[in-house]
Amino acid sequence: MDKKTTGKPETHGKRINAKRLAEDLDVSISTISRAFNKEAVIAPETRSKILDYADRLGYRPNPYAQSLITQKSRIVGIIVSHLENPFYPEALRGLSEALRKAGWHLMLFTVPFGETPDDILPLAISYQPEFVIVMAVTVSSSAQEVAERAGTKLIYFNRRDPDSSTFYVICDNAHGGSMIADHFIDTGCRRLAYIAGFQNASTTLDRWRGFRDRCIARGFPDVWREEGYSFSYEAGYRAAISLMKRQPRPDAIFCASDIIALGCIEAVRTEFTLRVPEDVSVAGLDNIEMAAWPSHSLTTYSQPLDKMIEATVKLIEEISIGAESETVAWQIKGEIIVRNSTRPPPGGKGTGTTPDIPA
Amino acid sequence: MDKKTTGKPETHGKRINAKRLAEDLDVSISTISRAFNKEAVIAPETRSKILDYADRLGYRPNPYAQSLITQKSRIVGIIVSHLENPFYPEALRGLSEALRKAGWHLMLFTVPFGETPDDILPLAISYQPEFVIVMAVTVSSSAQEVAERAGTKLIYFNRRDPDSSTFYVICDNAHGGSMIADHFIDTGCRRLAYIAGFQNASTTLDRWRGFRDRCIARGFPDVWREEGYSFSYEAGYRAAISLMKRQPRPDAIFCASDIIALGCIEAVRTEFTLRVPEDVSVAGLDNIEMAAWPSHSLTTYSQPLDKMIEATVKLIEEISIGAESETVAWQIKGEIIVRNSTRPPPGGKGTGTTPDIPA
DNA sequence: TCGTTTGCAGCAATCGTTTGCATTATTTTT
DNA sequence: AAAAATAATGCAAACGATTGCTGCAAACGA
Repeated sequence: MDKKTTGKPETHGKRINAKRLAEDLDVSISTISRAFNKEAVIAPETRSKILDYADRLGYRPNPYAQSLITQKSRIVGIIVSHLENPFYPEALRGLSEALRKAGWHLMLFTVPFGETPDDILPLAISYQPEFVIVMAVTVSSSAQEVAERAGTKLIYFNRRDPDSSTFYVICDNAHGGSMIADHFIDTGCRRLAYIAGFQNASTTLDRWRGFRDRCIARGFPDVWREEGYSFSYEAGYRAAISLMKRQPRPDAIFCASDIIALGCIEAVRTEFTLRVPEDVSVAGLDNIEMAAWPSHSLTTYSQPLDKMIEATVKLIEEISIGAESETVAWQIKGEIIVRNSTRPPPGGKGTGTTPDIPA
Repeated sequence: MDKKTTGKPETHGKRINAKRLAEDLDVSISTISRAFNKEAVIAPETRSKILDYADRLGYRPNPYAQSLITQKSRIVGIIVSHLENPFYPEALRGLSEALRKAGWHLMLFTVPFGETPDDILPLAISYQPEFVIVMAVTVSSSAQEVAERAGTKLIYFNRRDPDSSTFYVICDNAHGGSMIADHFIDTGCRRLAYIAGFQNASTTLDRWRGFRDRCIARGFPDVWREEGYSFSYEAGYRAAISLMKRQPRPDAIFCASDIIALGCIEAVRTEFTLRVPEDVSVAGLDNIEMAAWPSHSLTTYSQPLDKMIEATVKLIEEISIGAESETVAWQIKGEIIVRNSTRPPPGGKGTGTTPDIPA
């Protein structure tokens, strides 16, 4: 690169703003503004003249001034509590990209250990985002009220709150539970168990409900339930230990999330030197990337992340333009992904679906 | 909760702003402003009167107006390219919390597959954050210039750029490489190999340099290097396969990151039915949480994440208050964490450090 | 030719703060 | 008691945009 011999317009020392452009181009500030606004009426040649010059100067309209006058920030806050569960980074990445494409900026708030999303909400609201997505399992019902007072819309991602009318986007967790139940029973498992996550999380409840109801419906009313108290590897590890100590032992365990399932499998193998799936079938729910790794090859029910993200962005866009969206809640079905952590069907041969070995 | 019978001050329908408070309390807008500014001179009783009332009304100074007038946003942008590598969620979480404690807001930008951080930078800059942290391995040297033009300071996290004077915070990767080399050699490994990540990432290079130089220094000049082309499980899996096909086989593999190492171990076990560490020692670098899982029990060199984060925040704070920090770069040593993916020392017994089995 | 429509651009008010300076009230000094 | 110093508050000019309304040409129709 040459040493700055490009015939750049003089900087005057002044900061570049609309006024500066206006003076240089001999138009009014309004016209500058209109050049950047797609909808505004302005002569095409004036617009391009302005945009070209703006480009040369590296000018962009000041977002703070814009937010101030329009009362819109194009900012979405997101509160995430458990980034250590790989599902959340995956969701976060997807949301981030989708929102960016739709012209939104994403402000991130993580929930420190020992605090709740409710503690963080006031902070998240303080920057006056138009929306706050709560991607966390436990939120109190009063959150909605807090947000409302600040003029911020709340959206729950991967959780629902029966007590409030907050928008939410989730996968059909009960359906997931029932699909896993079917799979267990179809493959000959008879002593069925469930490892729960956070006790009062809607995901824990719905997955349990779907699983248990289906088991009962198919004639296996004695479903064990072991508390994990959190959605984590350690939770799965611990819960599996106490579950496997029972007599008789369960021969199929449905875990409230993939990461729990991985901990569960590990405990079964290390602590009891039993085999998965020969001695125990283990299934999760999420379909995180790791589930496909050969070492885990976890049977699971996939969260339809892409669709959930799409729905979230759609929701935001609709509310944003004032269309009081009739759909305030999205519940989307996923699908069962059969891998090698559950026994093959009686007559069938080996793997059910793709083994997902890296190419 | 009662049905809104709390004696709230009337809303007037008007939006609540400093003017509203000023009128209600019969003071000037300036005084309102000063009540919220720690440094400002104001009578203590006036301040508390204002703050109390503001609390009742739920008033908070408008951040956009503040940013507009002060020319400071208290926003830090962060560009992350590989959230699928668990190291980054961990780092992201830490940075998020530390920055929040220091009073900064974090704006997140993920880099979509197929794009580079450079493509995202203009967008990240468009919201005029005071700083942008680039937590990505590959950035062009021109990024610095782009940011500077917008008045934004760039900080590299976990990468350095020899060609530019950008601030950076990294761990002592070369030291990490050399520690692993020592460990391999001390435990009797002789046929040493390295699996690289992104080819031109500083992390790939520095880790390789430290490892190879140490091997050479200790009398093992023939160190193999296999390209992984990325920091991922799949990369490790693939690279391990071609590495293990060589004759003679390596008996120790240092992987440029933990996630590569996990893929590597898996390939060694599944594709060659060899044992780790009996047949091959495998070590990584990062010390992600998963490395401690019993199923992996990965020997690794820890990135001193807490210290790196602390340094980053310190850097930001210093630059922010105008103190032209003399330390423009931080390189922090980590430590080797010996687990069970590498052979035990000749005379020693079993595990070196804690096995990290979940409690 | 003249009145009317149409297309563009400018004026000026507005968003909600911060902050240097002026002003007033209070206390201290002489 | 008057003068001087100090403390607390108010005034008003920014910051950098958006947008309803007005004004002015040029184009149009009769």
